[in-house]
Amino acid sequence: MNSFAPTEQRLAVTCRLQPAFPREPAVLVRLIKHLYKRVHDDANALLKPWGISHPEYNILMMLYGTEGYTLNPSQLAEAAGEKSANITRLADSLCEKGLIERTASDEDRRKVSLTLSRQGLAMIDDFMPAICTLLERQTAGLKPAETAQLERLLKKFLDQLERD
Amino acid sequence: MNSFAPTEQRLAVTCRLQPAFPREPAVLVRLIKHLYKRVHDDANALLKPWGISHPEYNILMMLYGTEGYTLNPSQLAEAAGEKSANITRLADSLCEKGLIERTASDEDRRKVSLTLSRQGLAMIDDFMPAICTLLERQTAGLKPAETAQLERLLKKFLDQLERD
DNA sequence: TCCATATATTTCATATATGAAATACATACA
DNA sequence: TGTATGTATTTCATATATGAAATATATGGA
Repeated sequence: MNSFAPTEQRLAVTCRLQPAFPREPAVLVRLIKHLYKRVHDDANALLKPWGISHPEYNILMMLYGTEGYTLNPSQLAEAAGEKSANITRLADSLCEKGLIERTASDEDRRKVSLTLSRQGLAMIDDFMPAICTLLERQTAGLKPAETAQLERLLKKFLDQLERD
Repeated sequence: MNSFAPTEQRLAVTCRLQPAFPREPAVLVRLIKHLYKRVHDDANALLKPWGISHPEYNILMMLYGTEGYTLNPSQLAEAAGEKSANITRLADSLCEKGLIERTASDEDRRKVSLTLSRQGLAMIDDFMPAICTLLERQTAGLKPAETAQLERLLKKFLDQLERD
């Protein structure tokens, strides 16, 4: 019996009381929320010794996965799934810690470039083993075929959410 | 091409730079985050006319799905996926709006009962059609078999996250 | 009874995130 | 050129969420 069972039970009651209430979508949405909270909390706990949060980690990793380790705030907002006002704040925090650098773009002077610093790179190398272990453990219960299937279905779900 | 493609591309780069970095778990975790943000934002936008947030909605619905429309804060924390300190705040807000009532338990005087009020019930009936429409639309891209499969896999994923 | 320990909830200071307005620059075109 | 419109980012006030400590009650022995 997992932590989701009581939630599921309550959704079943709702379906009885409200015949139009669609069980499957409601269950999926609630599962997504439970999963997100858990993943978020676990990552925050793991990263605490490095003094960064999960959203800050995501920003570092999106820069890391980019040619030249550089992105604009707006690209970062999309890649990391954050609002642009939040990117400003997170970037401020990462700058103060010396993990990224903020420079003005000269092709387009409205734009700003956020670049991983030497220290940021070093920190990624440092926490990478722990991150890899966490990620492996989080999906240890799924067979490779299941993982692939789950990825496919989640993408399809996201596609639908983003339609209009 | 959806909003997730750039993120996925960056994870692929990370896999090249860090051979130990496990692609599949990282992609799943990132997908969960993107999905959650979207679902959360959409629900907040839909509920705005009723003056409640997505977390507040979740609390109302968990009470609605319970015998006697009543739960303790700690049960609510688990059901709604919120921390208990947050339940206090959300319950305060819902009380002020007259949607729930807070009463002391007399079997165990540490406990508090949160009960859906007549007004809370009426509000649920009022927003229910819009919520049903949103939920249907969110999963319109998935076939019934896919939805069922997705539910199964997400539960398995959550089970694993909650192990240890 | 008394005490140690555990559970339920709240408080409070602080951290995190948001929308809307403000700022600055770019682009198109009359 | 001048002006309207669009895009990129930040600012700021406010909303939302958290951890850790505080409060109150319960429970199980010694």
